[in-house]
Amino acid sequence: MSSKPKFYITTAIAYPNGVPHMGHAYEAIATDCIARFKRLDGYDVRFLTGTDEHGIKMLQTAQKAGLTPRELLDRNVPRFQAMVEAFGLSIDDFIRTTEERHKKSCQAIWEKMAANGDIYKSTYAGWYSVRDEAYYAEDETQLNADGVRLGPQGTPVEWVEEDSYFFRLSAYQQKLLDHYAANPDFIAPDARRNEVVSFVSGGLQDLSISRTTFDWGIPVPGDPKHIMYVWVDALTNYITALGYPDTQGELFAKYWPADVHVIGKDITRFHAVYWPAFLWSAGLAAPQRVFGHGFLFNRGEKMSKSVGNVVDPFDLVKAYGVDAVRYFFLREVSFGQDGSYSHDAIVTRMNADLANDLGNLAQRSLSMISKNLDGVVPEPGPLSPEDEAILAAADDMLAKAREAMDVQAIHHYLAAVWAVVADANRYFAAAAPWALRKTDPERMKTVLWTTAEVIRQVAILAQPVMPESASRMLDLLVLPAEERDFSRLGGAHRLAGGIVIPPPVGIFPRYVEPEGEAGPSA
RNA sequence: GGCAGUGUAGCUCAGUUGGUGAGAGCGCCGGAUUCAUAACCCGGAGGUCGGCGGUUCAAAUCCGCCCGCUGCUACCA
Repeated sequence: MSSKPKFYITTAIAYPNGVPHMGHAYEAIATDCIARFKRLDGYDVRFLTGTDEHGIKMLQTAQKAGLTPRELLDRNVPRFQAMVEAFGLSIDDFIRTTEERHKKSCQAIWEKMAANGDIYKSTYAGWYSVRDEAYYAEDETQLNADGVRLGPQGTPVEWVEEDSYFFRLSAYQQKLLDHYAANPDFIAPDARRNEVVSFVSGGLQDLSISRTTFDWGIPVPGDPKHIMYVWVDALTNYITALGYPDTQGELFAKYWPADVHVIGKDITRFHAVYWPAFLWSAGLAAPQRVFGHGFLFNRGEKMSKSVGNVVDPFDLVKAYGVDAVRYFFLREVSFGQDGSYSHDAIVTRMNADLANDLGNLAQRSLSMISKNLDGVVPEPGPLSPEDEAILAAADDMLAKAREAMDVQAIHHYLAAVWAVVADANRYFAAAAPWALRKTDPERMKTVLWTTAEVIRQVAILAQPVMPESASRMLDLLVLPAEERDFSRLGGAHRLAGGIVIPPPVGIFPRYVEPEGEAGPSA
């Protein structure tokens, strides 16, 4: 048994009635960065993602394409799984809601909620479109000139009442409000929490949680004419993946409740209201935190097929490289707020932060060790106040990074690290080791060692964002694999002198515009 | 309509509980340098801190009003 503290983190499961877009990739990258950070910081991490494969829309999309839902899944889900590879996502499990384990899990939580008296049968009434096989809210419909009420797809709707099971959500209003008050960090960022609190304060109605008008879903136990509707099915994935209903099993016992559900801000309510209520009803604990991230805009415009600015995330990786794409989105966008991206913005970040600042710093300092010291990392002499200052700044990064990551402020963590990179460039220029080569070679050695030590710590801390590039940078320092976690940060494990390092190779090349192209997002 | 946010240099944004001359990155102009990925380093230009009116010895930072933008206001997710 590990004595490490556990950390369970999830993305929302993606709805694969289409192919992945940058929003899916963004959520996954951010969650992966947090997962990797926690692993390096000594946590026993479990990181889950997956696909939400049931529901009316899957059915409709499949029908339009002349496919069965299963065939549609076979076509689309591999694209989401490929995204895991393409973006270097360090997941421990990929859940699909059509799996047998999920059916068992959903039926189990249903029975628990029913046993607790929170599920009852009644009728669900609303404007129903036979052609769309979907219900619409009153304000989504309108009367045409002939007095016929139409749904948003322009199809006629009729008032229908069908049998449905309901979840007694109304019974949980006060408990939810109390929970929000007692756990101010339960919903983040603050704007999202305010919205949820406001919503719940306004009163909660019971929730219709089954349908009989289509069958692409998980059957309700004991009443197979009904399938579970949307959220009972979708949210339960987070515990299915831990082996639910086996709450005594190793996974569930260790990892539940989840530490963070990373989700898009649009589904905050379902995670912050329905989900805890379902869990409590089933006798389980609520997750520690629900974090609603923002949306991405392509050059300030919402991505849409009609505007023609939908960017294939795989194309971005091809154009800029996976690490540059990861870095860009996590550094440029304040995590939790909406963000914007463009070819120019990505190139600017790549060149300024990665090539010019970090890449060039490593290249210029390590190449001096290579050329002037036969590649032998020097032992430092007496440290000057300038050396002490830059080392102190480097030693201080971990505390700042942790403080930021405790609240999922990924951009703050990266800003703190890159502030030290900027400091290190100033330090290096001021110390001018190339001039010391002739005037004071011993002092030059100390400057080069100090710089290499800062690079060591920066590269270790860069691993969660850019796993590939950061490890190649650590390879340049010949740092053993077991010396690359955060326990090696700070002053207790300085870079050892005397080892031979290879001539440096560029880790972060400048982005040069290909002939005749302006990039995939332009 | 109600509730909640937000409006700071060309662009993207920091600015704790009101108090040394309002900051960063990118962009722009100039300088220095050549160890380095034409990179790094130094300096500079540029802002009525949305508008008006208050509180205060003192407000980007508090209060009121106005203008603009955004989100939420349940069963599409």
